[in-house]
Amino acid sequence: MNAPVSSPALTKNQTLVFDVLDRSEAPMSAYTILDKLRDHGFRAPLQVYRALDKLTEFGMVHRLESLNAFVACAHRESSCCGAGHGHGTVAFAICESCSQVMEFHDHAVDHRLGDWAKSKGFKPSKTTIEIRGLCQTCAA
Amino acid sequence: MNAPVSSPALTKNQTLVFDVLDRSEAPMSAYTILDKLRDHGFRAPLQVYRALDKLTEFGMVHRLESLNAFVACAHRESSCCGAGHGHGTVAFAICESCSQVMEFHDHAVDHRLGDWAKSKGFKPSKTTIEIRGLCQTCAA
DNA sequence: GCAATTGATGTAATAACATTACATTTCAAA
DNA sequence: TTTGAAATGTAATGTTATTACATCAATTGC
Repeated sequence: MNAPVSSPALTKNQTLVFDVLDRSEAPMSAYTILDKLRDHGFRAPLQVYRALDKLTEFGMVHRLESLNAFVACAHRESSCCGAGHGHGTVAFAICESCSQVMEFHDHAVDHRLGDWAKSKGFKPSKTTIEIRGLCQTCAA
Repeated sequence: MNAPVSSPALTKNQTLVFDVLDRSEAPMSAYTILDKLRDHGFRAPLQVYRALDKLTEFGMVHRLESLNAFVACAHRESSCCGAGHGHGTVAFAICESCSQVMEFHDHAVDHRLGDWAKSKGFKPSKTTIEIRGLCQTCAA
């Protein structure tokens, strides 16, 4: 047991895309990723989008909706709330100055939004929480 | 007193764009709005984007980041938390079947995210909360 | 072994969303 | 009445994402 929850062996393209994202300090757009991978034979956006779709499905990559960009999941195997990836809603704090992204969970927030949904009969499929602003360093 | 908090008289284009959004059941993209306003002399996307920028600034329109689309603010003058627009973070529940959007506040969520930010020294400027899923009717 | 199916890939073209740059107009305040 | 700020008009371009279709590779069932 304790095998990766939802990360089957990655294909070549998925590995390339994940590695680029994982090594990046900042979120990257699909086209920026494409440019980084031209040397590895990537020629078209679809190659990137397809890999991103799968990686997102596996929970290894997150899409930042307010940026139209992507980040590698910051949670390593088996974090706080259950084994590995596949946890509840993830929230992001995005620094508009240095582009650093902090990823976090908040059970209370999850729970509260869940309660709201339940009270309205709304069935959530995906929840986005993104805080834009200035990180401690940049705000100083 | 009790004058609108942040809604100076709208210009012609702002009024046209707001009216289209306000009458719509569903969120609209900038280009959809443009098409609706061709009869009124709109020719270019920028006319729409400029109006949307101002309306968003006034708090009369919200951008749905996960849809790249816009909705008129559902809160009428002087809602629960302070006078009119200009309240805290607004959250959205977006039905992926019928496109209906529910707008709501949750002080507890606001507060919780605010506390997280404070604990990290992060200074929020704008917070996005969007729940995608199925509304009660469509989930049935 | 070998068709049949399924998932991944390659490529081109196009669609959808958004901004830059620059010229012109409007209108209220000095 | 000038003048300065905001709004507008228009064209061109930049950025993000998808559709369509052909090919390739691995697995499965026979």
